[in-house]
Amino acid sequence: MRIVFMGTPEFSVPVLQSLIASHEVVAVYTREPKESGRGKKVNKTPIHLLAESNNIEVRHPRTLRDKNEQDILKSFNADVAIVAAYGMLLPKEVLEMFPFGCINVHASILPRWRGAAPIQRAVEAGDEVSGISIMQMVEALDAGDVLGSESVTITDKMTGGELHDKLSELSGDLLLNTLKNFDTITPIPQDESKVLYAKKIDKAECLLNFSETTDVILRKIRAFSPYPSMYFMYKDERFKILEAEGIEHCGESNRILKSDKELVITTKDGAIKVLKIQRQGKQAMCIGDLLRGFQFEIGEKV
RNA sequence: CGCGAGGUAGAGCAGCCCGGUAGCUCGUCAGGCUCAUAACCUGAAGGUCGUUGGUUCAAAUCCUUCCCUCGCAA
Repeated sequence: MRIVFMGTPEFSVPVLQSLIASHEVVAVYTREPKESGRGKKVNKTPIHLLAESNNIEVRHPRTLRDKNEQDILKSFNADVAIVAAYGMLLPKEVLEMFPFGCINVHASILPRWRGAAPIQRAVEAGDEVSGISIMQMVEALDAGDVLGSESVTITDKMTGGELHDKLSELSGDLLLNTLKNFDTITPIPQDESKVLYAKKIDKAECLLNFSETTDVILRKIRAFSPYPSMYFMYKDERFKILEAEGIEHCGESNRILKSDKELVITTKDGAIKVLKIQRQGKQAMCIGDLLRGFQFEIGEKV
């Protein structure tokens, strides 16, 4: 098939790679390069770089509502547009432009977790299952009929980052299969009564609140590890917790309980033992390493 | 030139403000103690203090070049 691909972050890279390997990708749409990273460097998106290295035409319009852009898009004469974490909503004109329409790869089992951060929200909520859904796009956000899906078990220790990578790897094959069997697939409408939205992650929610229960805290740490990471402040320094486990304890919350060979911080209903930590300005490291040269004061409030 | 922190033995850190050729915790190696040990004791090895140039009698410490890492912000 002649395909126009639309995507932006690391997540969609394996999808595009799969498409390049088995189809004719005639153009790639991504978000425009923007100032990001330290300094004020203008960085191209991961998808942009991949497309360039495969000599595929890259376009990064600010909007697809523009008539000229729509004409250009149409001129590629593609059979279908594959969208994976593009980061922009497609107007009706685009959705109806291709013979096979626009097909989206979404990182959840729809209708659960429509929206921006399905992977992290699934881990945060304590879901036991996550997955990839392929759907026919419609005007409403992530509301189209499902063409195919594949689930993944979220294990006890799995972090958001690990689930992200796993789903990302899966999506290529699932998409190729879906495209191959497109004619015989019966689209399944989503059950509107089970819709749940995965709201965008706000930096403010990444500041740890040790007044919450151990369970909630551990889930958030796992969900947001390694990015953006839950953190706490200690003497004006930021410490990201990348990995932790719960332990039994009775007593006041928000306190540093131990800081010799391990770091233990009390919560509402117990305590957590920090296993992997990243001090501001430093690389992530095992807690033992940090404590060899850095001491937290016992009893200090965090 | 977006803001900021940092690069010191295998690891994590201190020392830098108030210049005088390096220290802590741990690891490693050797020996000792012990029924035994991630315990304890003794000893040892291991560092061009990121790189360049400068100031000085003397620089990890002050000034400068470049490289790298990381936090914020996007």
